[in-house]
Amino acid sequence: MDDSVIARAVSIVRTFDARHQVLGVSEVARRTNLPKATAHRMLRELAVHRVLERSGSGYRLGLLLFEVGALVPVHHTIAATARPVMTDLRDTTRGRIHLAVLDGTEVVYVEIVGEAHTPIASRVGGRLPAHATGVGKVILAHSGPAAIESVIATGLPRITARTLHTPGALMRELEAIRSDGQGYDREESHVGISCVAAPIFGADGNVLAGLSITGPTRMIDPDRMGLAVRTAARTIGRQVAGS
Amino acid sequence: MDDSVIARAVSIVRTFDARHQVLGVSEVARRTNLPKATAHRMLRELAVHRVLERSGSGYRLGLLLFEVGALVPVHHTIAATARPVMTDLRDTTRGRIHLAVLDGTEVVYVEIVGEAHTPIASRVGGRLPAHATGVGKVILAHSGPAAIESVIATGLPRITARTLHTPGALMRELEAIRSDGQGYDREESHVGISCVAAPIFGADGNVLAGLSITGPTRMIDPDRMGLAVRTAARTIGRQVAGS
DNA sequence: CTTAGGCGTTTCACTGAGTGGAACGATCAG
DNA sequence: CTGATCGTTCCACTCAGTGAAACGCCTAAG
Repeated sequence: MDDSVIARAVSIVRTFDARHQVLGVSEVARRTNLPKATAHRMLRELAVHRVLERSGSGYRLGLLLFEVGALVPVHHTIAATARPVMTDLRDTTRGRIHLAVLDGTEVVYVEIVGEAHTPIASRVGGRLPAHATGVGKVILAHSGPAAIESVIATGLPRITARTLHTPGALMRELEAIRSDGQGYDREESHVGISCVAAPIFGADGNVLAGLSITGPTRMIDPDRMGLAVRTAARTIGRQVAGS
Repeated sequence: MDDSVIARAVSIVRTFDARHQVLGVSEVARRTNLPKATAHRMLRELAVHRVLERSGSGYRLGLLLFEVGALVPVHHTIAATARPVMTDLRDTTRGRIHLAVLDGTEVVYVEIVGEAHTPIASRVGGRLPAHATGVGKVILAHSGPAAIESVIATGLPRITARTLHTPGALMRELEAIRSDGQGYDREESHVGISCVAAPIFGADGNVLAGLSITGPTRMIDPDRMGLAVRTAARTIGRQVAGS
């Protein structure tokens, strides 16, 4: 483990998640493998600086992170620009619209518009393996070889029985996406949930993000929805480039 | 200045804002008053840990902050719960709907639904002095004496010519809000922009947040809009309590 | 072309910021 | 009552972090 103060502070902050919003000193110490006295002292200091805040007998993520998080460029500019178009797409398709970027071998959901169709839903700021998602695959299809190789080298674990889990299958899928101009998730990241996705290109012609219409499999019709998601993606790309 | 590593790291992170999204080593050093070598080393380490990322010849806020920011309880739970009701309120009133919490002497905008009516608009994660905003005043009206005294002790600077700037005027306004059940911003935070606001109470009966319908002064009618914003606030409070 | 200024980056002797084992009091469950 | 766990505090110790100085590169002005 990296022992610098910054590494430890980051490790502490990352210990909080959707299911553990409030944590006490001892639990943080356990989850970060830090001595309890160190965890205690750092928690207190992070609270002084509003990175964390006291909540009952424990700590939780603080307002400063929310304020700073809202300024992160990927959200501050791309998502804000995309939101109206995503809302339009949600209105016409009744799907749940996702905007995601690739980070390493995973996609991070930058903005989501529309109702969740399952109890365990995607979340803004959440992550999934790129190879198992429609948005991830459309981004990979238009990314350089390094990104694809990194994903393959990291492994292609199955999320569901339908997840593409061999390099060959993934490469063929990426080739089909490049040919079709759109991609799909056929229950590869969540049983019963499918999507049709399109890449968003930046002003420099590089792929910037992925946009998808997601919903229960029976309501996702690629033939009907493909042009809509591709058009919306182009619109978003043009607006982001102009901003 | 506080010299701890955590304080310095936080200072660096807070140096980025909406108008300075990408900053180089020397500029960060200047703005934080840190020696250039220290700034350089910390920027690099913050980038290693994804708190920041390289962008061209500079640095910008990184994806980790966006991911963590999305988990901050105030946004993760209250805003997510409130968004559908805020959308409804936006649809019926055509106003810009704000949800804000009090932090110290300022309000932080937790969620905003609807179009901005001015080029320089409120922003999710942004802040304004509580005494100059409708949402801030409705929260203060239902807060304990400590919060009100802190605001008065900090000073009541004018944002516009109409901002309440004396303790007496503020106290009378808070009393009127308690009596009316709703509050207003009559061009006190932004010339030409007004709002009608209502408090959102938590399950424990304490004020949790403020909700407002905002827009150009000529379209904000407290008589017509008061019950709508109060009803929406009650709905949100009940939903947050049940989640 | 030359010079000056500013940038990002690196080095290393120095020291005090940060550390963590140990102890303590409070609380809870058996 | 006993044992386990929690959050909190103390303090001797040491090495993580520091910043002045230097460097090469780039740009703008004269």
